[in-house]
Amino acid sequence: MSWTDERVELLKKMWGEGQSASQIAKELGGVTRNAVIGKVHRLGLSNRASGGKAEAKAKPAAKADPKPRASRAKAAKPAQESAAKTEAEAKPAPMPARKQIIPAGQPLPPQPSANEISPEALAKVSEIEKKAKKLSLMELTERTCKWPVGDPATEDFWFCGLPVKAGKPYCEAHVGVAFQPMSSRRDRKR
DNA sequence: CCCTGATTCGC
DNA sequence: GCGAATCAGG
Repeated sequence: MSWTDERVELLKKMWGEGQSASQIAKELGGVTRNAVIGKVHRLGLSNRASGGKAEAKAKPAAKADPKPRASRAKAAKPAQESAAKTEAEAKPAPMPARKQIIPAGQPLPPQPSANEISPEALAKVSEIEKKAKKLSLMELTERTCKWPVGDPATEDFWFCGLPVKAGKPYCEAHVGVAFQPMSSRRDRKR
């Protein structure tokens, strides 16, 4: 596939919407996310904030790091200096000693309710909660959504358990309601 | 492990 | 110009 005008536009559009490269690639079809990213860069819109002010961040990108990529392919990492890992994690640990974080209350931070969250986000949540793995506490892993559902005081309680979204503790949908960008408060024009 | 974008460089 | 391979990170 080649980058036709339309494809490029869809790319721009989606990228502008904050879609991930892989999503865009999937949408376009016939290309990988690498292709998309490469194109994005060539188009010069790698920075999603091109419209607004010139961010005061020049992005030091150039690390002056002479990538010894002799022949790229088998460049082979110089040497894993992993052995030099003698730090031993110097953890200052300013925390004296914590016994229990939550006394007796419910360890449920969010719980959608009075909070006004994007209707769409909520819809998304109820949508995925139907597909939730309904994991128990013990079944949670590093990459399972830890969003609690139901009342912990009853049997009807479980964790989402869907694949988390890169780094976050929750899946895509739950991340959506958990971390609201910031716009709940809308200054109404009086 | 999953995913993200960023970069390089042979093509 | 293109994008796979790779890097770097969450």
